[in-house]
Amino acid sequence: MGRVSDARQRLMAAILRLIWTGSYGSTTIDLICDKAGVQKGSFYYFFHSKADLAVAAFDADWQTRKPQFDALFSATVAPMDRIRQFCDFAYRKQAAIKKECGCVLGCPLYSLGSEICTQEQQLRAKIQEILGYYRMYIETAIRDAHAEHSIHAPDPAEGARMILAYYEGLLTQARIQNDAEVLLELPRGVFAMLGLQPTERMAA
Amino acid sequence: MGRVSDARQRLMAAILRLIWTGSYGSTTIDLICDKAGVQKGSFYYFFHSKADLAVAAFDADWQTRKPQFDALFSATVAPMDRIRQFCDFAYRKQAAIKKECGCVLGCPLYSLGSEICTQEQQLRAKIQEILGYYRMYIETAIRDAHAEHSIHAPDPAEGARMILAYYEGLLTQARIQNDAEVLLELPRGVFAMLGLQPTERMAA
DNA sequence: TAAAAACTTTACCAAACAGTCAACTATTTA
DNA sequence: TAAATAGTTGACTGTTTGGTAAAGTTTTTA
Repeated sequence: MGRVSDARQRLMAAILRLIWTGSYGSTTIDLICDKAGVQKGSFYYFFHSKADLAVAAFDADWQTRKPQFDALFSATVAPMDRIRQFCDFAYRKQAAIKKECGCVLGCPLYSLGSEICTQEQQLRAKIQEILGYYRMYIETAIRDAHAEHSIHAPDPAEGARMILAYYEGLLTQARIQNDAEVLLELPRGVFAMLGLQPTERMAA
Repeated sequence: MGRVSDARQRLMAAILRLIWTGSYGSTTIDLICDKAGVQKGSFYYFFHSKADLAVAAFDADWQTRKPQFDALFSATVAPMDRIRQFCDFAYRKQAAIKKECGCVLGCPLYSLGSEICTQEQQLRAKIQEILGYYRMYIETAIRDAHAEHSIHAPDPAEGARMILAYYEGLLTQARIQNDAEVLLELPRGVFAMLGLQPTERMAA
């Protein structure tokens, strides 16, 4: 009952874009409202702070991206192919963004996490939560790859942490350099971390 | 001639600390002046903007840290030991900071670079310059290690890029998680990237 | 010792900012 | 159709912010 509105969604979409293309600090509430086409009064009707909106936005955004991850890391796909797809997906996504808006934007979770982690505890917790999901997909893929003897990885959890750190590090590098091509070496680095020699990488 | 002052240095030290412990966006000129014990008028006597100060500060900071890097990566040290020392140094430094101020702060170059790269071009260029130096040390160490057959690394430049991305990614992870222990796996990850099997790593 | 150079101080301005509020409007449902 | 519900509006407040300017202070050197 009562009036309905998608202002809440528009605000979440706006803050995500602004944080991704710029930073949390440069994203003011006035700017968010402007991009969302929402008055400030309405902003405070839905959220009580920028941090509050950001938490909601990242949560909702993950919900929409989760199916994509589930598909990429589907158990129906050979384990090492899941990882290959994941690397490939990262490259294609960043290259597409660069075409669209002229900038490689990297991973907002890492940029934002690094920016606010000493200041916004709730937001930091949400980011860690989502990064934790990322890690789980990788960990499962490694465990399956080990089980089918594609690789030797007795500690899938450690392997997943390593790969995630490298993946995010390289995305950040791509953002700082504004160059998506950096990501082309992602599969090589990942396979090296999994102890595969270059010649074995095709077969795995 | 005329009066002398170390206000310039105090301003540079202040902005470095504030960016490191917080973020660029949360570091206002008033706050910098406050921490440096300098009036705003003096700030604008020395610098014409926050970005200008940040560029000068990171440049000066690198000059003071360079000797440390030169020593860590000294040609008198066995190539693989240079890399080991570098990993060890990173862990000890972050652990010390955590003890000192309660927070793992990671690498300010990466945090800041990721935060401002779409907005402050001069600062971004300075950060890229310094990250380029980091890469050179690693690249040289890999080349030397390859030459003495400690490892097989026909493309030292690529190896260095990979290791730097992983290193920075893991530092960022440590910052976001506020946990220096994460960095203990740095040597294992680095050696895996260099194609060393666990058993070979001691000898190398 | 006078004057020039190097730096400091304080008060100030205008813009941007976060946050509030009461009145208003659209939609639902009883 | 009336009343309750859900959302909107825009003007308003006080504070923080970046930036300026003019007068003052300390040091050097000619």
